Amino acid sequence: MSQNGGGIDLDKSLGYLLKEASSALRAAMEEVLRPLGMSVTHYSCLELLAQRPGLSNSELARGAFVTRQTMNVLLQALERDGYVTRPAEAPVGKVLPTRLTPRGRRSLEKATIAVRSVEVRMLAGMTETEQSDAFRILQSMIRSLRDGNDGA
Amino acid sequence: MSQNGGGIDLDKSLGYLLKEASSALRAAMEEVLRPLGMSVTHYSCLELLAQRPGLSNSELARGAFVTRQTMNVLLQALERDGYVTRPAEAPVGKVLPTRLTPRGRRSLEKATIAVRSVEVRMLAGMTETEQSDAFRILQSMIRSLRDGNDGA
DNA sequence: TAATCTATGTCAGGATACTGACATGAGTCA
DNA sequence: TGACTCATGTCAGTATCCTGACATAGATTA
Repeated sequence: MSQNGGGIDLDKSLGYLLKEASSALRAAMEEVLRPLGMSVTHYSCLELLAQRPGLSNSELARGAFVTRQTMNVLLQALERDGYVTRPAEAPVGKVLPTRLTPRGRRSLEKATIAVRSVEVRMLAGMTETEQSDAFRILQSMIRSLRDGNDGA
Repeated sequence: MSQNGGGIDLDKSLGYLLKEASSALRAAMEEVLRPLGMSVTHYSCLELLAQRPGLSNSELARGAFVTRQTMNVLLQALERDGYVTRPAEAPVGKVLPTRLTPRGRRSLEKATIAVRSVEVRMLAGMTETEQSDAFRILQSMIRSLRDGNDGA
Protein backbone atom coordinates (compact mmCIF):
# COMPACT_ATOMS: atom_id res chain seq x y z
CA MET A 1 0.00 0.00 0.00
CA SER A 2 2.80 2.35 0.85
CA GLN A 3 4.65 1.26 -2.26
CA ASN A 4 4.66 3.98 -4.87
CA GLY A 5 6.44 3.91 -8.19
CA GLY A 6 10.03 4.56 -7.19
CA GLY A 7 9.15 7.10 -4.54
CA ILE A 8 10.65 7.29 -1.10
CA ASP A 9 8.65 5.44 1.50
CA LEU A 10 8.44 8.01 4.26
CA ASP A 11 7.36 5.43 6.81
CA LYS A 12 10.67 3.64 6.31
CA SER A 13 12.92 6.64 5.68
CA LEU A 14 15.57 7.42 8.26
CA GLY A 15 15.70 10.98 6.97
CA TYR A 16 12.02 11.50 7.64
CA LEU A 17 12.35 9.97 11.09
CA LEU A 18 15.32 12.20 11.82
CA LYS A 19 13.28 15.25 10.89
CA GLU A 20 10.41 14.04 13.03
CA ALA A 21 12.65 13.51 16.05
CA SER A 22 14.30 16.89 15.60
CA SER A 23 10.91 18.56 15.26
CA ALA A 24 9.65 16.89 18.43
CA LEU A 25 12.79 17.90 20.32
CA ARG A 26 12.51 21.50 19.16
CA ALA A 27 8.85 21.68 20.13
CA ALA A 28 9.61 20.24 23.57
CA MET A 29 12.42 22.73 24.11
CA GLU A 30 10.28 25.66 22.96
CA GLU A 31 7.60 24.59 25.37
CA VAL A 32 9.84 24.63 28.43
CA LEU A 33 11.77 27.74 27.35
CA ARG A 34 8.72 29.87 26.53
CA PRO A 35 7.84 30.53 30.20
CA LEU A 36 11.36 31.89 30.57
CA GLY A 37 10.92 34.18 27.57
CA MET A 38 13.71 32.42 25.76
CA SER A 39 13.92 30.89 22.27
CA VAL A 40 15.95 27.83 21.36
CA THR A 41 18.55 29.87 19.49
CA HIS A 42 18.67 32.27 22.42
CA TYR A 43 19.36 29.40 24.81
CA SER A 44 21.90 27.77 22.50
CA CYS A 45 23.87 30.98 22.34
CA LEU A 46 24.03 31.32 26.13
CA GLU A 47 24.95 27.67 26.64
CA LEU A 48 27.74 27.92 24.08
CA LEU A 49 29.12 30.99 25.83
CA ALA A 50 29.04 29.27 29.21
CA GLN A 51 31.18 26.44 27.89
CA ARG A 52 33.49 28.45 25.71
CA PRO A 53 33.72 32.05 26.89
CA GLY A 54 35.02 34.52 24.33
CA LEU A 55 33.43 32.89 21.31
CA SER A 56 32.97 35.23 18.35
CA ASN A 57 29.74 36.01 16.55
CA SER A 58 30.59 33.70 13.64
CA GLU A 59 31.64 30.86 15.90
CA LEU A 60 28.40 31.17 17.88
CA ALA A 61 26.43 31.12 14.64
CA ARG A 62 28.05 27.88 13.52
CA GLY A 63 27.48 26.35 16.95
CA ALA A 64 23.80 27.27 16.96
CA PHE A 65 23.27 26.29 13.28
CA VAL A 66 22.20 29.73 12.09
CA THR A 67 23.87 32.33 9.87
CA ARG A 68 26.19 34.90 11.38
CA GLN A 69 23.73 37.62 10.37
CA THR A 70 21.02 36.00 12.45
CA MET A 71 23.36 35.52 15.39
CA ASN A 72 24.49 39.12 15.10
CA VAL A 73 20.94 40.39 15.53
CA LEU A 74 20.46 38.12 18.53
CA LEU A 75 23.74 39.24 20.11
CA GLN A 76 22.79 42.89 19.72
CA ALA A 77 19.57 42.22 21.62
CA LEU A 78 21.35 40.16 24.29
CA GLU A 79 23.93 42.90 24.70
CA ARG A 80 21.29 45.61 24.90
CA ASP A 81 19.46 43.65 27.61
CA GLY A 82 22.62 42.99 29.58
CA TYR A 83 23.02 39.25 29.14
CA VAL A 84 26.34 39.37 27.30
CA THR A 85 29.16 41.86 26.79
CA ARG A 86 31.36 42.56 23.80
CA PRO A 87 34.30 44.96 23.69
CA ALA A 88 33.65 48.15 21.75
CA GLU A 89 36.75 47.49 19.68
CA ALA A 90 38.24 44.22 18.53
CA PRO A 91 41.38 43.25 20.48
CA VAL A 92 42.72 41.60 17.35
CA GLY A 93 41.36 41.61 13.83
CA LYS A 94 37.61 42.12 13.57
CA VAL A 95 36.65 39.36 15.98
CA LEU A 96 34.62 40.54 18.97
CA PRO A 97 34.92 38.00 21.82
CA THR A 98 31.60 37.65 23.63
CA ARG A 99 31.14 36.83 27.31
CA LEU A 100 28.23 36.16 29.63
CA THR A 101 27.40 38.75 32.26
CA PRO A 102 26.34 37.61 35.77
CA ARG A 103 22.80 38.33 34.66
CA GLY A 104 23.26 36.14 31.59
CA ARG A 105 24.66 33.38 33.75
CA ARG A 106 21.68 33.54 36.10
CA SER A 107 19.27 33.47 33.18
CA LEU A 108 21.04 30.45 31.73
CA GLU A 109 20.86 28.49 34.99
CA LYS A 110 17.06 28.32 34.90
CA ALA A 111 17.05 27.48 31.21
CA THR A 112 19.57 24.69 31.67
CA ILE A 113 17.37 23.02 34.26
CA ALA A 114 14.39 23.21 31.91
CA VAL A 115 16.31 21.88 28.93
CA ARG A 116 17.89 19.12 30.96
CA SER A 117 14.43 17.85 31.87
CA VAL A 118 13.65 17.54 28.16
CA GLU A 119 16.89 15.71 27.48
CA VAL A 120 16.22 13.33 30.39
CA ARG A 121 12.72 12.68 29.09
CA MET A 122 14.08 11.99 25.61
CA LEU A 123 16.55 9.47 26.99
CA ALA A 124 13.90 7.73 29.07
CA GLY A 125 13.53 4.11 28.10
CA MET A 126 16.93 3.94 26.42
CA THR A 127 19.67 1.75 27.80
CA GLU A 128 23.23 3.03 28.15
CA THR A 129 24.17 0.90 25.17
CA GLU A 130 21.39 2.41 23.07
CA GLN A 131 22.49 5.91 24.03
CA SER A 132 26.06 5.31 22.94
CA ASP A 133 24.79 3.56 19.81
CA ALA A 134 22.64 6.59 19.01
CA PHE A 135 25.61 8.89 19.57
CA ARG A 136 27.86 6.90 17.27
CA ILE A 137 25.24 6.48 14.56
CA LEU A 138 24.27 10.16 14.51
CA GLN A 139 27.92 11.14 14.21
CA SER A 140 28.29 8.74 11.32
CA MET A 141 25.31 10.29 9.55
CA ILE A 142 26.66 13.80 10.06
CA ARG A 143 30.08 12.84 8.73
CA SER A 144 28.64 11.19 5.64
CA LEU A 145 26.44 14.17 4.85
CA ARG A 146 29.19 16.72 5.36
CA ASP A 147 31.79 14.87 3.30
CA GLY A 148 29.68 15.05 0.18
CA ASN A 149 28.84 18.72 0.52
CA ASP A 150 31.86 20.36 -1.05
CA GLY A 151 34.39 17.55 -0.86
CA ALA A 152 33.54 16.21 -4.30
CA MET B 1 37.63 21.61 30.63
CA SER B 2 34.23 21.19 29.11
CA GLN B 3 32.80 20.81 32.59
CA ASN B 4 30.83 23.86 33.56
CA GLY B 5 28.85 24.34 36.72
CA GLY B 6 25.81 22.20 36.10
CA GLY B 7 25.49 23.18 32.46
CA ILE B 8 24.77 20.81 29.62
CA ASP B 9 27.88 19.53 27.90
CA LEU B 10 26.98 20.08 24.27
CA ASP B 11 29.75 17.79 23.08
CA LYS B 12 28.07 14.90 24.87
CA SER B 13 24.44 15.90 24.42
CA LEU B 14 22.31 13.68 22.23
CA GLY B 15 19.92 16.57 21.71
CA TYR B 16 22.66 18.75 20.28
CA LEU B 17 23.84 15.92 18.05
CA LEU B 18 20.29 15.34 16.86
CA LYS B 19 19.99 19.00 15.93
CA GLU B 20 23.34 18.87 14.16
CA ALA B 21 22.33 15.80 12.14
CA SER B 22 18.99 17.30 11.23
CA SER B 23 20.66 20.54 10.19
CA ALA B 24 23.15 18.69 8.00
CA LEU B 25 20.36 16.68 6.41
CA ARG B 26 18.29 19.76 5.70
CA ALA B 27 21.27 21.56 4.17
CA ALA B 28 22.06 18.58 1.97
CA MET B 29 18.46 18.35 0.80
CA GLU B 30 18.25 22.07 0.08
CA GLU B 31 21.42 21.80 -1.96
CA VAL B 32 20.10 19.10 -4.28
CA LEU B 33 16.57 20.54 -4.47
CA ARG B 34 17.62 24.13 -5.24
CA PRO B 35 18.54 23.37 -8.89
CA LEU B 36 14.98 22.05 -9.26
CA GLY B 37 13.51 25.24 -7.80
CA MET B 38 12.02 23.28 -4.92
CA SER B 39 12.18 23.77 -1.17
CA VAL B 40 12.21 20.95 1.39
CA THR B 41 8.64 21.65 2.49
CA HIS B 42 7.61 21.83 -1.17
CA TYR B 43 9.14 18.40 -1.79
CA SER B 44 7.71 16.92 1.41
CA CYS B 45 4.24 17.98 0.37
CA LEU B 46 4.53 16.34 -3.05
CA GLU B 47 6.01 13.13 -1.66
CA LEU B 48 3.24 12.87 0.91
CA LEU B 49 0.62 13.30 -1.80
CA ALA B 50 2.23 10.61 -3.95
CA GLN B 51 2.00 8.11 -1.13
CA ARG B 52 -1.37 9.11 0.22
CA PRO B 53 -3.48 10.81 -2.46
CA GLY B 54 -6.37 12.87 -1.17
CA LEU B 55 -4.65 14.13 1.97
CA SER B 56 -6.14 17.33 3.38
CA ASN B 57 -4.32 20.58 4.04
CA SER B 58 -4.13 19.92 7.78
CA GLU B 59 -2.92 16.35 7.31
CA LEU B 60 -0.21 17.51 4.92
CA ALA B 61 0.86 20.15 7.42
CA ARG B 62 1.28 17.58 10.16
CA GLY B 63 3.20 15.30 7.82
CA ALA B 64 5.58 18.05 6.77
CA PHE B 65 5.98 19.43 10.32
CA VAL B 66 4.62 22.90 9.58
CA THR B 67 1.41 24.68 10.59
CA ARG B 68 -1.70 24.33 8.48
CA GLN B 69 -1.48 28.04 7.65
CA THR B 70 1.96 27.57 6.14
CA MET B 71 0.86 24.52 4.19
CA ASN B 72 -2.21 26.38 2.96
CA VAL B 73 -0.06 29.11 1.41
CA LEU B 74 2.15 26.48 -0.22
CA LEU B 75 -0.86 24.56 -1.57
CA GLN B 76 -2.31 27.73 -3.09
CA ALA B 77 0.95 28.29 -4.95
CA LEU B 78 1.18 24.65 -6.03
CA GLU B 79 -2.42 24.76 -7.22
CA ARG B 80 -1.86 28.00 -9.10
CA ASP B 81 1.19 26.50 -10.84
CA GLY B 82 -0.62 23.30 -11.74
CA TYR B 83 1.18 20.79 -9.52
CA VAL B 84 -1.83 19.80 -7.44
CA THR B 85 -5.61 20.03 -7.68
CA ARG B 86 -8.26 20.60 -5.07
CA PRO B 87 -12.02 20.51 -5.59
CA ALA B 88 -13.70 23.92 -5.51
CA GLU B 89 -16.09 22.64 -2.85
CA ALA B 90 -15.56 20.14 -0.08
CA PRO B 91 -17.19 16.74 -0.82
CA VAL B 92 -17.77 16.34 2.89
CA GLY B 93 -17.29 18.80 5.71
CA LYS B 94 -14.63 21.44 5.06
CA VAL B 95 -11.86 19.03 4.11
CA LEU B 96 -10.46 19.59 0.64
CA PRO B 97 -8.74 16.41 -0.60
CA THR B 98 -5.62 17.27 -2.59
CA ARG B 99 -4.16 15.27 -5.48
CA LEU B 100 -1.08 15.47 -7.66
CA THR B 101 -1.51 16.43 -11.30
CA PRO B 102 0.58 14.68 -13.98
CA ARG B 103 2.79 17.74 -13.93
CA GLY B 104 3.21 17.44 -10.17
CA ARG B 105 4.06 13.77 -10.54
CA ARG B 106 6.73 14.53 -13.15
CA SER B 107 8.21 17.24 -10.97
CA LEU B 108 8.32 14.89 -8.02
CA GLU B 109 10.16 12.19 -9.97
CA LYS B 110 13.25 14.32 -10.42
CA ALA B 111 13.16 15.48 -6.83
CA THR B 112 12.85 11.95 -5.53
CA ILE B 113 16.00 10.93 -7.38
CA ALA B 114 17.88 13.88 -5.90
CA VAL B 115 16.65 13.26 -2.37
CA ARG B 116 17.32 9.56 -2.62
CA SER B 117 20.97 10.32 -3.37
CA VAL B 118 21.16 12.27 -0.13
CA GLU B 119 19.54 9.48 1.84
CA VAL B 120 21.93 6.94 0.32
CA ARG B 121 24.89 9.14 1.18
CA MET B 122 23.65 9.52 4.74
CA LEU B 123 23.36 5.76 5.14
CA ALA B 124 26.82 5.16 3.69
CA GLY B 125 29.07 3.40 6.15
CA MET B 126 26.19 2.11 8.24
CA THR B 127 25.49 -1.59 8.49
CA GLU B 128 21.97 -2.97 8.17
CA THR B 129 21.98 -3.56 11.89
CA GLU B 130 22.98 0.03 12.60
CA GLN B 131 20.23 1.29 10.31
CA SER B 132 17.56 -0.68 12.12
CA ASP B 133 19.09 0.36 15.45
CA ALA B 134 18.90 3.99 14.40
CA PHE B 135 15.29 3.53 13.32
CA ARG B 136 14.26 1.96 16.60
CA ILE B 137 16.17 4.47 18.74
CA LEU B 138 14.79 7.51 16.92
CA GLN B 139 11.27 6.17 17.31
CA SER B 140 11.91 5.71 21.01
CA MET B 141 13.08 9.30 21.33
CA ILE B 142 10.04 10.63 19.48
CA ARG B 143 7.67 8.61 21.63
CA SER B 144 9.28 9.78 24.86
CA LEU B 145 9.17 13.43 23.80
CA ARG B 146 5.56 13.28 22.64
CA ASP B 147 4.26 11.48 25.71
CA GLY B 148 5.32 14.28 27.98
CA ASN B 149 3.88 17.06 25.84
CA ASP B 150 0.28 17.04 26.95
CA GLY B 151 0.01 13.63 28.51
CA ALA B 152 0.93 14.82 31.98
C1' DT C 1 56.42 44.77 -0.50
C1' DA C 2 52.17 44.04 -3.19
C1' DA C 3 48.44 41.10 -4.65
C1' DT C 4 45.24 37.67 -3.58
C1' DC C 5 42.39 34.99 -0.72
C1' DT C 6 39.69 34.05 3.26
C1' DA C 7 37.03 35.22 7.31
C1' DT C 8 34.69 38.56 10.00
C1' DG C 9 31.06 42.07 11.47
C1' DT C 10 27.34 44.52 9.77
C1' DC C 11 23.47 46.66 6.98
C1' DA C 12 19.44 46.11 3.91
C1' DG C 13 15.85 43.51 1.69
C1' DG C 14 13.21 39.41 1.05
C1' DA C 15 11.62 34.61 1.89
C1' DT C 16 9.63 31.50 4.99
C1' DA C 17 7.06 30.01 8.87
C1' DC C 18 4.43 31.19 12.93
C1' DT C 19 0.65 33.23 16.13
C1' DG C 20 -3.90 35.17 16.39
C1' DA C 21 -8.43 35.27 14.82
C1' DC C 22 -12.69 34.09 12.39
C1' DA C 23 -16.44 31.39 10.26
C1' DT C 24 -17.96 26.86 9.20
C1' DG C 25 -18.95 21.81 9.33
C1' DA C 26 -19.08 17.37 12.03
C1' DG C 27 -19.49 14.74 16.18
C1' DT C 28 -21.14 14.40 21.13
C1' DC C 29 -24.38 14.75 24.68
C1' DA C 30 -28.19 16.30 27.37
C1' DT D 1 -33.53 19.67 18.79
C1' DG D 2 -30.01 22.76 20.72
C1' DA D 3 -25.58 23.58 23.18
C1' DC D 4 -21.05 22.29 23.25
C1' DT D 5 -16.61 20.79 21.61
C1' DC D 6 -13.37 19.98 18.16
C1' DA D 7 -11.11 20.17 13.62
C1' DT D 8 -10.76 22.47 9.37
C1' DG D 9 -9.69 26.21 5.78
C1' DT D 10 -8.42 30.77 5.44
C1' DC D 11 -7.10 35.78 6.17
C1' DA D 12 -4.03 39.16 8.36
C1' DG D 13 -0.02 40.58 10.90
C1' DT D 14 4.35 39.40 12.84
C1' DA D 15 8.54 37.01 13.95
C1' DT D 16 12.37 34.60 12.47
C1' DC D 17 15.86 33.42 9.52
C1' DC D 18 18.16 33.73 5.11
C1' DT D 19 20.50 35.79 0.75
C1' DG D 20 23.06 39.59 -1.12
C1' DA D 21 26.32 43.03 -0.47
C1' DC D 22 30.04 45.90 1.49
C1' DA D 23 34.25 47.31 4.01
C1' DT D 24 37.90 45.60 6.66
C1' DA D 25 41.59 42.62 9.00
C1' DG D 26 44.67 38.68 8.80
C1' DA D 27 46.96 35.02 6.24
C1' DT D 28 49.07 33.43 2.07
C1' DT D 29 51.75 33.80 -1.91
C1' DA D 30 54.62 35.65 -5.51
